[in-house]
Amino acid sequence: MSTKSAARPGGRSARVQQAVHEAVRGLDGELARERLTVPLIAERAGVTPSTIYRRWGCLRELLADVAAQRLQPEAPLAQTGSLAGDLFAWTQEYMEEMTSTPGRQVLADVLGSTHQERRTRCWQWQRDQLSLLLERAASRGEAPLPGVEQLLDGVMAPLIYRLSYAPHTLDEARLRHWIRQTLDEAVAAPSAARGET
Amino acid sequence: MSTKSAARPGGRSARVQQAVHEAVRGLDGELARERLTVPLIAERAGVTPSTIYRRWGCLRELLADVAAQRLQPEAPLAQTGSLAGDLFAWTQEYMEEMTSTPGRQVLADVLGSTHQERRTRCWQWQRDQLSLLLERAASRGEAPLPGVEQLLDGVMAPLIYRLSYAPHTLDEARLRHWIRQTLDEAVAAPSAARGET
DNA sequence: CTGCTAAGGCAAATATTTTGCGTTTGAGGC
DNA sequence: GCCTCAAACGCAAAATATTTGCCTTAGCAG
Repeated sequence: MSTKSAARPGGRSARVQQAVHEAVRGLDGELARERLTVPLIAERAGVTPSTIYRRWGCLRELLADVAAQRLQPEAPLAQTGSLAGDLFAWTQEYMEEMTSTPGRQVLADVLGSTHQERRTRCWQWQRDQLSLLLERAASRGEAPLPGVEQLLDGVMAPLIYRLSYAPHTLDEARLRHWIRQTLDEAVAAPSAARGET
Repeated sequence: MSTKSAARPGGRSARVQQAVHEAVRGLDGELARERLTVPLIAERAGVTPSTIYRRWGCLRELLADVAAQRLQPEAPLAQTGSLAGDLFAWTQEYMEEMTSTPGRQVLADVLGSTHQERRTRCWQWQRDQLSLLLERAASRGEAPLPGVEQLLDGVMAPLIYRLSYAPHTLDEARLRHWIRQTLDEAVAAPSAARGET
């Protein structure tokens, strides 16, 4: 579709997309955000502005597209030997990255997109990561385990909520608190009780 | 400062601000979001575009300014007789309002602002509302009560998180679940145990 | 190799944002 | 009430950004 990653993999489309994304990432680091313009990006990427406008619509959507890719997990997830440890390692890194000024910008860019679909995709990635951690824990024989939804609501939600609205209130202690609390709940009320995925 | 509500209350500044805000609210309902432009708003408000640019900087910030006011609580909060009931009444109305397309737009507009300060202010309002509900519960003699932070993390966070990323997963049952769970936690671990405000 | 279509280039036409400068407004001193 | 002063606005020109029509190119399919 419109802003899909690659209409024809390996073709010109893909090359243009990559050049533009790279130009954005490059320029974003070099100059203040308000100086970032489509014509500027186009020049750096070696394309004409109209190409960008036709594919992405506007600067906002282009930035959201680039930012969304940055939210995509690439690191293979640490294996600490326990669900609590894995969770902490992952969310802590996430927090670290997103409390930085550029990190918050990434979050804001994604939220700034008009397309709900894009945000939902990011959410899905987070969900998948958590599922993976749960699977690993299950295969290690850990029990009882919380459901994915419990982890989303109990750990990710407070984290993202505070990142967006009150980043200065975040610290590792809170993170640990949310994780411990969510895991404790799972002990008190086995996850099978609610029909989670 | 720059986008402050009223530099000179009652003066021309205030009149212009009101006219512009009204123009935004009016036009926002009449045409598609992508057709909303500064010159259009200026015309409707009876001012010149440059006035808007000088005061708000850009469309994005103007929209954020208007949206932030909509997030400000105006309804005096229902009094149902119990903390659980008050919480549900308030959050349910909030959810109802924000799951609508225009409501989500309001949230997105606020998140789209460059000024962290604006978002923090919105968060502070939510915090104040919750504090008020807690005070009332306390004066009714309800105990044990959760802390404000518990309510923020346990109820508001999942609500806002899902509103932003996965609004289709929201429903009243979840809301009730979060509220019940958070209140139950307060029973299990008295709030005084953690040094919350 | 040939035809076909999606995507890109180019440049003209529009629309927007920015800026300099003169004018108005309203607060405060007298 | 009158005067002074600075902030905020209006206006219009200049600078930028965005949109659009038309033509060219690239790459897939037969």
